Amino acid sequence: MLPPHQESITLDAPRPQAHPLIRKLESITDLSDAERTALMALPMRVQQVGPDQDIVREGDRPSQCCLVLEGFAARYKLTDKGKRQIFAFHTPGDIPDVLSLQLKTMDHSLGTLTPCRLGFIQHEPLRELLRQHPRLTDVFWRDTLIDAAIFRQWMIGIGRKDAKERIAHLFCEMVLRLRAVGLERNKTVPLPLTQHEVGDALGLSTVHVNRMLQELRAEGLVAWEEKALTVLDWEGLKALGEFDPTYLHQDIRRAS
Amino acid sequence: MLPPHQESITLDAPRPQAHPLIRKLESITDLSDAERTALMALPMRVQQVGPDQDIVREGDRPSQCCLVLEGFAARYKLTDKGKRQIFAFHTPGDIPDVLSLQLKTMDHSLGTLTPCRLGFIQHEPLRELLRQHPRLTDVFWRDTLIDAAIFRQWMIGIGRKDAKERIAHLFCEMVLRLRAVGLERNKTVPLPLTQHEVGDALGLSTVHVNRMLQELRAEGLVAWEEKALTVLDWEGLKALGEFDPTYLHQDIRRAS
DNA sequence: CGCCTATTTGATCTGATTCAAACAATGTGG
DNA sequence: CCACATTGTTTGAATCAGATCAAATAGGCG
Repeated sequence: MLPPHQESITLDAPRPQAHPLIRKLESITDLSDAERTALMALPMRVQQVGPDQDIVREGDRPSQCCLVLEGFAARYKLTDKGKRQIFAFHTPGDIPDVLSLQLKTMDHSLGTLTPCRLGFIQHEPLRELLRQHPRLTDVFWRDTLIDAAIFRQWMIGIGRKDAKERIAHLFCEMVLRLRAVGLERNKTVPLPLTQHEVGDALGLSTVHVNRMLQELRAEGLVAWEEKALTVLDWEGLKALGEFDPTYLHQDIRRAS
Repeated sequence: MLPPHQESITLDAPRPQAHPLIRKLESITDLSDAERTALMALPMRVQQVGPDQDIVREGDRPSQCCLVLEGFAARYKLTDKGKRQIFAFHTPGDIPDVLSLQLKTMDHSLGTLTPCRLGFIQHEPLRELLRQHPRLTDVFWRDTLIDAAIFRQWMIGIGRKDAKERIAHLFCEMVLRLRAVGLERNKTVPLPLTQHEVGDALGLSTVHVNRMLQELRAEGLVAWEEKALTVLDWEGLKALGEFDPTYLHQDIRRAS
């Protein structure tokens, strides 16, 4: 038997080229071989993009969708008074702007947070794929529903929880989501966000995020260094954030 | 030419039995005759329900969806500490729990606010309908996307706007949504909510909602009496709430 | 009339913001 | 290799929007 850190090294080895989109979709549903194959065959223009770049802006009428292959992106909107509300953090496997397939005009913007590798997929071939595989429409619809469930959960936080609870809840969510796409190593997930960005997501000022983080650390719940989040006390964090994972609907019995 | 109030009287006459669901869907997309017919043919159990009754609860695994025919309903969730966050107000034509078609377990509850006439539709016939008319799946998906857009807009409010702005924005939204399903008469829409419910939706205390409403009234922006909301200064209300209707995606050129 | 629910008012308290500035880490060009 | 700019984090103090607590008023209705 190898010592623990050895095991983790084998885990560190890159997975057998799992297409991030497939990995993501399989975290919320089952796919047939035919569906997997068809998804892999989608024509996609891959592009490397720097940090803090807008991909689509409010008011745009895109003719393509964007698949996150690597890196973190966010959807957001700016207030007239210049305040920013981040609605969602997006990680590899997500298509943050699927909605452009059904809604002509973007009602918010999408931008990178870190450098990202992005895959751009034209609407037309994607629509054709969904026509050929109606069950995949259900899968994307399902994904949209989960997306909305996450919004609802954030709303509870912003509307009815205090700052520390919100942050704890966000951490729980990000761990589960990143674990689902295979990015967790030893209770640690990549979380390359600034405190400012967390504040913009949770409706808090940077200063207050900072102070609450210090308390979370002092209470031994988490460590967040080097753009990576380590959960030290999962039960404690869950309890503090009142986290119940039902809303992520990851109810798939995975081969693991 | 008839005087203005006479015209409005003709508008007051009940519309030619428009099925609320069809009316709602046509406010966000076009339907073919075949699709309309198929929708009307859906088997539906109609039931009258009193106010403040739960229809489905968090944790339930429904085998049917609920269509609001008359009255107001809301989706909500309770905090461990007993606080309530309302996510959405639902009006005639809405199917607040379509999500149960794709997600087994309810992650929140749905209840009536006023007495309601509800239509219950079993999942199976609905699924069959969508198989027969794949374009209708797109329509429901589109509706889910708009639902999510409304959540995002509420998030901006709760996270980044002050109390008065939030209320103003909510009022603008409700006017447009109720107008879209034909419930507006002379700048007035039914809005049978309590101040408490508005507070639970916007993350505010009842007391504060009350005070801000007084200011909105004093500024001559709205009147809200007898469970009906009258907008006295649309431009002013829009400006205060920073309301931009794009997110409702009612971009249908209507015969009106 | 009396009960219940909703709205309103008043006084007080507090979580979080704002403003301001120091500090740390990283990167850049000379 | 260092001065310097840049971006993110941390600390402190003052302030405020909105919560909370408590109680009065106003409607509806059996």
